[in-house]
Amino acid sequence: MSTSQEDLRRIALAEFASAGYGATSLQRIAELAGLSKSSVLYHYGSKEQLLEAAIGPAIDRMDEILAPLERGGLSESRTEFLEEFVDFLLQYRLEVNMFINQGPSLEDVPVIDRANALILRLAEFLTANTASVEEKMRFGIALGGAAYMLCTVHARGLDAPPIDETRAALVTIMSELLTPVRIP
Amino acid sequence: MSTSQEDLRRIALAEFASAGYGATSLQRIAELAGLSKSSVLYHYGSKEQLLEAAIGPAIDRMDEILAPLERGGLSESRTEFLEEFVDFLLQYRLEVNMFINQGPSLEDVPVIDRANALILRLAEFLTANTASVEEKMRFGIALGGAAYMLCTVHARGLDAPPIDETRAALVTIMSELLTPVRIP
DNA sequence: TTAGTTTCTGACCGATCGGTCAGTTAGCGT
DNA sequence: ACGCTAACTGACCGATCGGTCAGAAACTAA
Repeated sequence: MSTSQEDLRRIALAEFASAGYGATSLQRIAELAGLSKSSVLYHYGSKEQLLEAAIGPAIDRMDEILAPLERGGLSESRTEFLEEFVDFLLQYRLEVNMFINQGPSLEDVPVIDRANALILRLAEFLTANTASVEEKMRFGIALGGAAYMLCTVHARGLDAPPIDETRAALVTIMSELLTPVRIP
Repeated sequence: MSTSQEDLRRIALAEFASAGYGATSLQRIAELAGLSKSSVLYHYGSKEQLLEAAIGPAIDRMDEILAPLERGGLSESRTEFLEEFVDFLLQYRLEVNMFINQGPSLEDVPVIDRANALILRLAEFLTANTASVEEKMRFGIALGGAAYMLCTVHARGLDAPPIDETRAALVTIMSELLTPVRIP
């Protein structure tokens, strides 16, 4: 269990997240790790397998956060969820951004399919679990992130609701957000 | 004023926004336009100049939306701003996403500097103009988008507040969002 | 020391990248 | 018909991409 494996994973994750998968070369990862490109491939076999090793744990983590909430709705632990959500975005430095900005060559990579499916689940979940105006307000910040992701999903051309419907939904939500709270 | 120039701009914008700048080849743009790679370069000179032509108008548009609000604060036209904001995100298909996911080769391109500066301005403006809890709620969705962008800016390693401060600010905002409104 | 295994590397491969250039095609005024 | 110009193309360039492979270097066990 040399440190090289773990260092490589960490370095690759940071680079993929910041510059994107297609824009990050194995040569650059190797230089940052103080190794040769051949050594990187020796440890992980291919660039795709390195990607799998780099972002797989992040997807697992988001699954852990999201799965129990989808089963039980949001009746409990709203605070914990949102804190965990933001922590996830910051801790993993939003490498979801990388999942989207993928090159044409990444269309059949399983881990990318998992990531895209997760983003859709997350956006739909956040949108579906804001019934009342008060809920919408409380989840405004999460909704904003979800809206951002939805837009990105649309830009990527993934399977998602028509853009007109998304726009209408966002405008409706925003209209309610802009209406001052009326306490009966 | 042949249609080729405008078609190329539109196609390039869509491809850059969906697949990212580094992952989009001139060959692919040429194929989508029904031209040869040489013709694309004949019209725009280089890939960078094509990028400039593709996203320049989008940056100008966001400047038009943001500039008057920065001068006059948010005392008026909150509704219009948020509607325009969402419209912008959807209309231009969030190609800001592309500004971030740039390769190392794009660090000195002026239009990219403009785009990055715009994202920072937008995030700071949205964060600064939510003083009260009610304001925070109303702008929750916009804040969410801003938070997402801030995270991405951090991931890109651009000049931004330390990530710990950003995290603390987000948690504070969320704590207030999660506190039910008390009407005195 | 010696043998065996793991780790690492440089040289090389085919493919593709952005970009250049000579030359062909097409459109238009005369 | 002609010539001029703008639009377009295929061939080619050096560089870099992900990936392969034979072999050197380093470490361990005896």
